[in-house]
Amino acid sequence: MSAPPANEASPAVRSPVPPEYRGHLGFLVAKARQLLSEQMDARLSASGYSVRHFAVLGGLGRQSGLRQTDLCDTLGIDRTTIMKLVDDLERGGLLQRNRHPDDRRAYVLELTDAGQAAHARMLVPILAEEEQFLAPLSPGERALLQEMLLRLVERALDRKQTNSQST
Amino acid sequence: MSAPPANEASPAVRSPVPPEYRGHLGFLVAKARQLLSEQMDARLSASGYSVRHFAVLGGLGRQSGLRQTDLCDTLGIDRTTIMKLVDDLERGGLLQRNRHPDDRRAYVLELTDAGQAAHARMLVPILAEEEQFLAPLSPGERALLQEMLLRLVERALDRKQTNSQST
DNA sequence: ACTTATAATCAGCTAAACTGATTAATAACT
DNA sequence: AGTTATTAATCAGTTTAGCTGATTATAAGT
Repeated sequence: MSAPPANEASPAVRSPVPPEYRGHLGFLVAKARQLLSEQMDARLSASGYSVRHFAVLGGLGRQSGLRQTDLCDTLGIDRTTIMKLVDDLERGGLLQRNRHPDDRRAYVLELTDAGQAAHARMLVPILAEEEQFLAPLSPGERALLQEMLLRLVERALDRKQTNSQST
Repeated sequence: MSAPPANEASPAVRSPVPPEYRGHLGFLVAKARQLLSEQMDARLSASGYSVRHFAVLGGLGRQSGLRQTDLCDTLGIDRTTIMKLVDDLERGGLLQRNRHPDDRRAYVLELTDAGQAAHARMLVPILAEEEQFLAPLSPGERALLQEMLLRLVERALDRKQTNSQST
């Protein structure tokens, strides 16, 4: 660990986030995501899958009937990348590609029993990391943070949608 | 000279946030970052630079004296990628690589006048996007969100640091 | 029927992260 | 001192993810 060069005054108290970035929402959000997914990936490494795989499983968790393109939209991952993720999961026996009854171009992705079990198993380290990450916040703050993020994301998605409609 | 990826060809993004993901912090943070940086890149596209370039300029804004490795640490970008970003900015005349007085292996990155001007110019669309993104929140909520994110990020960085010390 | 659009796939390209090696300078050790 | 180990920046090579364009089969619109 190298000590910061010139303007070092206090003993060991270095603030990890330099003042230039503290006020920048883009930096804070990007850094939060980076740290969170990095830690989640580390915790999932034993499973052989990544957070992205987990996200795909999670999307299929409740109701099946999803196509690959649905996942592209909600996860914001490219179609070709989704293909590879689904390939991985299918190869591992965690999901199946079944033909869509009403549209035979598309697949209906469905979790296998092994897939449901794997998802449940992966949920444990994921929630543990969430818990640790959110530790600095009170329960009320956590709820508020989540609600605010949801509000921001939904609003931004709305805006994007209406923008692309005018094109 | 990597122009920001514009992602204009995305057809209807109709679904808001499906219920499976609404409770997942990882999803919300990842989505927020994705939307925000995507929009910022779009707004910066005219400048020929990306948010990453902007972030480098921003890190050098106040006090110079930064080495390339310092930027790697704070931005979480790989050394070789930082090199290319600095190459771009140097080629554009926005910063200079000067030899570090006390350590002649390292460079001291310093903004040129053109670099300062470019940074100020880029700040306008960046702040405009921040403003639009945060529109759904009240001023009080914005301040709280930012403070909470900072708290989370600093705590996560602390944890990462102490973990790597035990190695 | 004819045209257009769409779901999944494939092949090729670019950007970014990562690895390992190199060079020069510095730090650490004995 | 002299030897070794680290480190900053670079370069070269590999891998992964995103993007583009094309293909095939199906669907929808006129």
